[in-house]
Amino acid sequence: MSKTYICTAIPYVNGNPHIGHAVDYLQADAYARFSRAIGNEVRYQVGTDEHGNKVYGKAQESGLTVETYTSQNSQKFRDFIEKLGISFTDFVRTTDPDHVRRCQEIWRRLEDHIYSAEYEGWYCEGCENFVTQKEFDENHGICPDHQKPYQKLSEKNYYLRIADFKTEVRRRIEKNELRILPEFRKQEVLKLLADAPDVSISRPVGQLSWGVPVPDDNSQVMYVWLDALSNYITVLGYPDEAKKDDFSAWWPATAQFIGKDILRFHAIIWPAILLGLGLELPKTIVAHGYVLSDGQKMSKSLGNVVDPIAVLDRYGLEAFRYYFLRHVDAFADSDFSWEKYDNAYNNELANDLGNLVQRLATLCAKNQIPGGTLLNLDDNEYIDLMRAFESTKAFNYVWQKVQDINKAIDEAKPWVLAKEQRTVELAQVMQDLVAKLLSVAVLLEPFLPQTAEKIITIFTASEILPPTTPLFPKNLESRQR
RNA sequence: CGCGGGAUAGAGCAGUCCGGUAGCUCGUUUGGCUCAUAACCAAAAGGUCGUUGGUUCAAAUCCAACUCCCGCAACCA
Repeated sequence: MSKTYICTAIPYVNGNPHIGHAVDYLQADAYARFSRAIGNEVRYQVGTDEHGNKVYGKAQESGLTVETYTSQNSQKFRDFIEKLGISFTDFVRTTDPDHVRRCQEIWRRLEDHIYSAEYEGWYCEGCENFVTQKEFDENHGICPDHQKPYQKLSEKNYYLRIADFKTEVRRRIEKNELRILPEFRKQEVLKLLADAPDVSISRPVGQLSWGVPVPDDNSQVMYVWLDALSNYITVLGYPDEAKKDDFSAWWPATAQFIGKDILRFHAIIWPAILLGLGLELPKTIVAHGYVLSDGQKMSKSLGNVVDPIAVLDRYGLEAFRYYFLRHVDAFADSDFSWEKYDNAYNNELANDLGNLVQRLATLCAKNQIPGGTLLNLDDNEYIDLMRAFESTKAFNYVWQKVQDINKAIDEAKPWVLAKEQRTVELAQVMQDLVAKLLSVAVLLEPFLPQTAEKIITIFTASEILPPTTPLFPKNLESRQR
């Protein structure tokens, strides 16, 4: 049995779970479930990123200790992940003492590629933060929040020498040893890589106190990258000697699922860190697009942010998974609107699939057709699509099969056979239809695990009976948005 | 000239690499069926494939120029 390790980006805990996080988890989950179905042993990491000034500030605002605040927020994400039916195996928190300790050891091992230098930039005393040149220009040199001019300030930072790894990272990406999907993003990364600067990986404690202390320099704290990115390996126990065998059994990751906004960090800084440690690079990085709200990017200022919990509450988990795995493309930006969501639920889930289960089960019950047997996943076209991380296409392929069964029922006209008492023929036809639906249920499992389970239960029973309540009930107009 | 993506039926998209009757889903219209959640099945209507020019027997597809949208540019998922 081969081992599959799947990673998702760890969200920053200064806010609530967002639709975008759900896309990470669902895509990774579909892949994880698929991997298990074809006989692999799977480890699937999720977690939370908890250091940094923003979190620290939020904690103070809410009058909580930073430990309490991060614990509460981390738990929110954990609840969310569980609500989505995600089959993760490991949950990592960057404030976890094991992570912190391992992270410091990683820093030590990278020391040959780390140097200290002065960072000079525009600083606002009110914000206690540097701003980019662009921001400085846009605000004409004055902080809009504090009405104070920015000051030129310099501070000591440690830097990771990206230059040491550029050639090798480029080679790995070009040769698809580190595969970046979708293909057009690979081109983007290669362009960015050409003039990627060294990256700052620390801040003075005065600037940033809530973070992992830099080893052997108590005036500095690690900045987000080294801390957060390391989670993918610290969760496996790296670099503890005691965990060595376990780590090498799982690493490198088969796939890392992230949003397009953080691709540059995962495709440049992260590989550089790994090369610096003498480790393998992940096999594939899958960068999905954004979920738009009515065609526009979700933003607080536009007020069009869609709360995933509200979506989840409307029709339940399976409908949520259905929409975000089939109508949100695996790679491109996709749109969400309540109208589309309602359409997908009513016309596709309820009419195509829900109704199919209902009509076929009723036909079986009326004609005393016994349940069928469940076979293993062996559809090569489907397997190829899933292996290529084309989950949307794979799901479409499954749906085509759902529609084909509806068609097959119409063509076979079992109700005519029953009326004419052609019982042998009828039993033959019905058993064939049941077998087809069961094979679809197997293909459906990575996307809609609960629904697949229900279908399997109904159609493998010794006596097939229609579900007492439809799988996807309609007439829900009384429900609130 | 910062980098990249896109423009195809009312909507959302595939097809473009390897030119050859323009396809899918939803919506609309009509017909069929009655096992089923007023569900299912079939058929039809609907497109100058962003613009202009070029190559070719033939261009959504190749080439050139242009227009318009949208992302990204060291902590916004």
